[in-house]
Amino acid sequence: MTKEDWKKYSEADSECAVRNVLDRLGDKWSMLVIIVLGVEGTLRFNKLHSFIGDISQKMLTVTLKSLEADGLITRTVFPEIPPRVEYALTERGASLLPHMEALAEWAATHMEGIYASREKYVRS
Amino acid sequence: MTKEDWKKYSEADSECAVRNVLDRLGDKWSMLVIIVLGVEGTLRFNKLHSFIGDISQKMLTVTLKSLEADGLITRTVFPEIPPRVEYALTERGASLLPHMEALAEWAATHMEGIYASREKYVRS
DNA sequence: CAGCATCCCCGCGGATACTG
DNA sequence: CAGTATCCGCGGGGATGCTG
Repeated sequence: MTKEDWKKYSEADSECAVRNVLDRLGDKWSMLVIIVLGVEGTLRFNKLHSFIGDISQKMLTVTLKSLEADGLITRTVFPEIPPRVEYALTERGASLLPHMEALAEWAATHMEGIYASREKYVRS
Repeated sequence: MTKEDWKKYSEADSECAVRNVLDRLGDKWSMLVIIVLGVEGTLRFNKLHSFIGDISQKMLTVTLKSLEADGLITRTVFPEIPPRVEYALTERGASLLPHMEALAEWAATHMEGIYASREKYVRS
């Protein structure tokens, strides 16, 4: 990233790549769903729900719809009774995984120091 | 990331690295501030404000305080009149830059496809 | 110049109940 | 099983005004 590109990252239009990715993945659950699907592979709704645990049914539905709309996951309905719906990463979704892992590793590496900083900050 | 590590990424405790990083950087402005400081180098308050443009003064202050508390940026006050305050990335903050750039590049690469997917999705 | 204080709105997301 | 529909509280964040 060069200085000449800064407009791409700080202007408030739809061309700002960072804002776009943040608006899409910065919500409470999107990245987590992508990671779980990436690690576990194809999962059906309730399985996904139990893996994440503390997400509400509503938000899981909303998140999945949004990711599907963006072409990051696929939703496959099997016309059976009881119904079965399977979710899986698309190639585009899978291409995000390395970045998610990198961020997670960064967080794991620096979490301790960040906590220490914050405590010192609070006390001062 | 192995399957054995999934708990790190989907459990709702403070050990979840992904949730931690998202809670800290997933807000509306943190990543943008880090990127601008990374690209432009040390900046004072109003300069930062004008670079980002559409951030409110309040949110810039709040964001800077949070990043400072986490040890991602430094805040240097020069005891002059009128006052001068300079912000710069710490080493820890700078270590985030490559990941931010990677995400931005991912977004730039896939934005067009994502928009196309979403339009098709809306129409169906 | 670099903020802090206050007011206030709106939309994210949880809880609950219902359906094909 | 895999959702929809509805209600509602909370807090993120904008606008405005004031200060050392």
